[in-house]
Amino acid sequence: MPATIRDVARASGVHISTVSRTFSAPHLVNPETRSRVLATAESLGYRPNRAARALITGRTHNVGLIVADIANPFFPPLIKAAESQARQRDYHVFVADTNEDATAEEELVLAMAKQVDGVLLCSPRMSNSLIEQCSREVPLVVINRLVTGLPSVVMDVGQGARDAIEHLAGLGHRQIALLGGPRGSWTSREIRRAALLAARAAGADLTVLGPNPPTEDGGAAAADQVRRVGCTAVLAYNDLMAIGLLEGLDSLGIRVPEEISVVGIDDISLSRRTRPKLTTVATPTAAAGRAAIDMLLQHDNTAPSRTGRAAPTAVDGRRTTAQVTLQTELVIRDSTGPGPHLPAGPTYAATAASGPVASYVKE
Amino acid sequence: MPATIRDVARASGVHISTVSRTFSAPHLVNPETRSRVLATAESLGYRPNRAARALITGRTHNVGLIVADIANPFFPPLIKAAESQARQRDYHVFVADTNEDATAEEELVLAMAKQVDGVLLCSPRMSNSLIEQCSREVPLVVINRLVTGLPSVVMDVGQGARDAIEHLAGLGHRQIALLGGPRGSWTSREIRRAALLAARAAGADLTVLGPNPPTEDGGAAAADQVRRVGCTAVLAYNDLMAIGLLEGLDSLGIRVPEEISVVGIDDISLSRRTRPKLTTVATPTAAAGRAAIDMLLQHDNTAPSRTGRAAPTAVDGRRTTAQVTLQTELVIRDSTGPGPHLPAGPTYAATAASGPVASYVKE
DNA sequence: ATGAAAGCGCTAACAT
DNA sequence: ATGTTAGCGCTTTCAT
Repeated sequence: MPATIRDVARASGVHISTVSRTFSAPHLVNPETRSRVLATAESLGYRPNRAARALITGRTHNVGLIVADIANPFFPPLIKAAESQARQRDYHVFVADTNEDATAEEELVLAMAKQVDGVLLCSPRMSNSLIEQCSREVPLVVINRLVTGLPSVVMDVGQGARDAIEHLAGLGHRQIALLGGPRGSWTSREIRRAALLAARAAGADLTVLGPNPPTEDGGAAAADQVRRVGCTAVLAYNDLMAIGLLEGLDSLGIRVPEEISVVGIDDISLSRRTRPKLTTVATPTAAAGRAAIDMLLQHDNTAPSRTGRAAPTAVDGRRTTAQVTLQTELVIRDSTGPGPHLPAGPTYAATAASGPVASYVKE
Repeated sequence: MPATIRDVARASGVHISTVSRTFSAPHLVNPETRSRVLATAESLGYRPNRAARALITGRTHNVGLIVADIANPFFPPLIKAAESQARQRDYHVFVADTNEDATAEEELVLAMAKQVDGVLLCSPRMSNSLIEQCSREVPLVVINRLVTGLPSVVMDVGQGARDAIEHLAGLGHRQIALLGGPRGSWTSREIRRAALLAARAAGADLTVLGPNPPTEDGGAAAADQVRRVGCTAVLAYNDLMAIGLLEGLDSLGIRVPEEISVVGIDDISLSRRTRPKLTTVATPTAAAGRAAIDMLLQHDNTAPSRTGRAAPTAVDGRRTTAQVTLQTELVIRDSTGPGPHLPAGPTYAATAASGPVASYVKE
């Protein structure tokens, strides 16, 4: 049904190569011919078939973006940032959701492989070796994970976890629980590693709980566990779990932060609207999306040669696989307060070592 | 770099068509040959190029899904439902976000056109004629809009708006405001039409406000307007705006529902967690996602013929463009209460005509 | 400035 | 059961 290049050629009395040029190299065709071709193309409703074009040029002008869970509010800012950055460079972004499923992840990369010029793999759950394998099918930039040999952009959640633990320890907490994230998550391992170290340095005990699904339900389900281990503070894998935990503790009649302090990670917009407002580690998600697109597209000026070989990644032909680390920042709100070892009260808390502590009685 | 069908053919000493058959029609090839081909393919890391395959089969086994705003929590359930329904039929879903921009919308449909077998256009903002034009490029199913001649699935927001207005009127409200949605939104027009009718029937005044962006900020920005028009109840285009309005009213010192009642539409999960909890019209988003995929893929058994012509949509060759309407349901929570014409108090409210009114003082 | 011809990676008649 | 041939819609040498 849709018109092809041949239809246009026939209708305007020129060879198909002229029609082709009219669209991909207009300056090479006589202005008169060009406008004639354009006119017939218009009247026939002709649009170049991008897939066919890609088959020969090797460039689709699309990039794929694979996320673990589109319903997790952590992702949309990253997706939007990637989209707008891509659009500026005349690329389109196709997003896919894996439902936290490593198998779906690989399948999706492979399905996208030949329809995009590269894919952004965000918070992948599959193994490193599988990721490397995928990277032979299509250029990959990994977000929220470090894979040697592959370009990646990570947020420094290790530093964030450290800051969170120190904040908690500064408030006098000595029994802290870590609500672990999903298996296969680099971020989860990183948080755990850093939290363990920081806790030891601060002379606090850190109990690792989970793994639970990184959702509100997962967090809510952990409330009972949290109570049983007898901790006075919890660091959660992400805000969603922290918020679920807040609710779980609430229905258990446990007050936050008076009895238990809670810290999340991500600073999703929702965390500003819980009661109490959530203390959390802000991750620069939009910046991550932009950076990832930039890394993927940094060589789109160098079109791939006729041989189908990818353009060299650097002038000297060596692969430069940059790894970008973005800073995180602890934002202290109302879900953290003095632990049992310190006298309660805003006065003391306000002078705690880890910086200003938001008033946890207000609102 | 990636191996092609020819590489495999050469390496395993057969013709390329045998390799092709090994992957697309295994039963037609000798088991021995097949396993030999499979082995070399494996060792070469060969994967069929889906784009090239699609060029000739006319089937990509991908479907596109275009939404207005991925950050709006209304969409993820729909997206996930569509994905899982598609996966069952061995299809992948590529999502794209238009940022509420009609231009981006068209661009995206066209960009996807040849890389997918069809696209789900969700809450489109472009004109009907543009949509029809797009539908000549690629099979379309429209969600949240009625376009004559095109298959569509809509949620009955008209009924929902009616229910909401009647609920409000039953509580004694006579001055009601409607917080309008974005231009170009069919849902927005539909709500407006139904609300106007229902208000007149109930003897209430309905003032239409907006349009504002369908976001929390958009809702918050309307708080002042709402106060000025002197209404006692507001129906918002969606939950996001309603929630923003809740916050806006709060910072203006206006109590909900004592001074003003607020009703949203969508029943996103967040609406259960505001204070007061939001009364809203629940829309069956997951069902809509599934239904849309089913409509798009109902003929995927009939492969397109060699001529490139699409398979007829029905046995008799006539296009059957079904329009599915899904029911909505008013869920009454705590953001609506008695209006000025009725004596205040839970006792009376509990006996109001429109059904049970949740206790609006609790929590 | 335009046409002719080859070919991107693959599938689908049609032979054999 | 396998090979041959043509061609999907397009771009890109190479001629003219």
